[in-house]
Amino acid sequence: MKAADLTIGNLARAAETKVVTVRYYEKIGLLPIPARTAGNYRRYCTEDLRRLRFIRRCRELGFTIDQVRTFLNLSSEGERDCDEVDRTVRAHLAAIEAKICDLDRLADELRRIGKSCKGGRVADCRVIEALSP
Amino acid sequence: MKAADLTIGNLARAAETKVVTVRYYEKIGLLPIPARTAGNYRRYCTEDLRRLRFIRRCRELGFTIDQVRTFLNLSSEGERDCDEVDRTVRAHLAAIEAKICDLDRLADELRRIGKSCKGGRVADCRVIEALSP
DNA sequence: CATGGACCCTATAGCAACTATAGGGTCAAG
DNA sequence: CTTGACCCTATAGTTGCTATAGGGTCCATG
Repeated sequence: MKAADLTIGNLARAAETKVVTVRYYEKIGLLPIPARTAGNYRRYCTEDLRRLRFIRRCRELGFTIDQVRTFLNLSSEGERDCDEVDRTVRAHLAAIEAKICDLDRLADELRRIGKSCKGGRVADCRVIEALSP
Repeated sequence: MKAADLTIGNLARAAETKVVTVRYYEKIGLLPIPARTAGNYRRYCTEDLRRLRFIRRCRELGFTIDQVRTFLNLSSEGERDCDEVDRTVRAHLAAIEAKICDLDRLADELRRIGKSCKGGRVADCRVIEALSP
């Protein structure tokens, strides 16, 4: 089967991204510089779509652009061992677990703070006070 | 007791902030423009420290600068009712609870992905593949 | 053939909330 | 009187996009 011939708009739609974001990824070197049509439009193929979807998925999972870049480089140099990918994933997981803890504590605190509001004037409200350290 | 006389460095330390951040808060109008010494150094009092600590606490709790600004304005106009503060806190709590859900799902996924690494070469590693959509 | 609308192009500026840097001045101790 | 810690201003950089201005292309319909 032939690689499909996509405009930037179709590519963006297919990867649930925005056109400007695609151009941005090209500028920072995450996506290759594409061929152009006679009218100077970018032309993409299904391989580009695969790559873009990979990027978006990593971003959704919370990896930074730099981490995504590392993944992409590693996956194109098949000889290097995958420890780095694994380490990145593990470190990221640990960071997320820590963040969940923080947010849990924070939510508890906000629930407590919310309870101290009885309505009425700010002067009588404990919320601001509860926010004070 | 008299209001202490603080340099920007001491103020920052006392509120566990950075000096540049204090100046930034001044520039965006969160902190009042302070008096200056003969040598053109900023001079702060304990009231400023209280205010800065309040700001930092709100920021730690994840409120935006704009929300903090609202809190500060409301608390200085004691007649207005506290519905707005209360609504902000509740909305923020809901947002945080949603974020916790997201992160929980994400952590599960990363744990799954992490398991697919058996070591060895990237070419044999399932992590990158697992990241692909 | 013209025209309208959907799409594409570049370049630049803006967002949050800081942080870093350059290039200086002030102040207290030794 | 010099050293080093602190302070000053002003500007640019960070991350990951998003928005805007000011244009060009493409294609279908009148």
